[in-house]
Amino acid sequence: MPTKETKPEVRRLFTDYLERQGHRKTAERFAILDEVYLSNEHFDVDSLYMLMKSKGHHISRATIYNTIELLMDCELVTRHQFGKNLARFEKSYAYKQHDHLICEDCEHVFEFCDPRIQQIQSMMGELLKFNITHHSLNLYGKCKELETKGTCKHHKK
Amino acid sequence: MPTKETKPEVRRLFTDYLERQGHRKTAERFAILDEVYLSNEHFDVDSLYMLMKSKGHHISRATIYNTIELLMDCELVTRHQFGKNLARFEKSYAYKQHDHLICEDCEHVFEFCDPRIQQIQSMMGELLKFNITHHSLNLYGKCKELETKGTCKHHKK
DNA sequence: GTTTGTGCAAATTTTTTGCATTACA
DNA sequence: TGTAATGCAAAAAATTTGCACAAAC
Repeated sequence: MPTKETKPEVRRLFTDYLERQGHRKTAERFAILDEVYLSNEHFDVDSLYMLMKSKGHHISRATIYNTIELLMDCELVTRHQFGKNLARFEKSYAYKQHDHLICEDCEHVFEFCDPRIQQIQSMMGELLKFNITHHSLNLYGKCKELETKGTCKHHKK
Repeated sequence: MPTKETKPEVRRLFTDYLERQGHRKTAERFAILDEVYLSNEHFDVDSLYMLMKSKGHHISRATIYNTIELLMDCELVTRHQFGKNLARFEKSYAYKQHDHLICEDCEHVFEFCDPRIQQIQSMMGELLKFNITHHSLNLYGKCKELETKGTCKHHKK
């Protein structure tokens, strides 16, 4: 789990990336980086926009989209699609590779890790002559607790 | 590989489903089913709409969305998200479970199958106490041929 | 004859773009 | 000061919805 200590490191990575690419180090970009690294949840652009707005920031959605693009490019943020037509993101620094299990009832997202997925990835790269850069594995289902009791600790309907 | 012989079987499955659910057996629904099972490619709603329009059908996008919903419900069609915010679909009858490898350059989608993914699915279901109904595994990368030669047989730019 | 399903167009939702203004370098 | 980045609002892209009409049952 990344802790608050990682933050100067993350800011440094972003700063270096921006300098390397000849991009400007704007206050907005760092405000967004900070906000993204403050929480451990997956988020979508609109929630982040709303959250930052509620905290008194005056940053447009366009800037958030732009900045997330940069953050993905320097691998500080990862993009996911959990079935809906809404892109979800998460900070990715110091997170070891993991995949997701999505509850189809309460939409809660659990994380897990299995080394076999890396093996499949390398084997398929070999077999199909591909340089595989990344993957996305989502498992979908229902929490057994939810199915039997009709509710679970993550359910909030 | 499903062949043309599967079609009456598929129509039967859809008919039965519609009757079971008390839905009407409209000409539009069967026209869409036929079109979906005519091709082996992944498709999105708009392409299917355009294709059917070009073939002289007079079927609205709303009806296609509606019908695909039904086809997914009776498991004759599967939905995918290959990274973009555009839902892609494919017929799923008589297709054994497979996953996808997406070329980030030409966007060509390859299919593969690895039994380990089923093992991961069951193990994680046990571990996290979930009834996992399905999964989605996408590998992303670049065809080695494309990287070295700058082009490949699937590349069409 | 009911009532569900359809086409159409308008509304929503999510993301992108154009442009005048701001502010980094 | 020159130019990239921002905010805003409009546009685009994908999907959903409301409603009058058509056609299953």
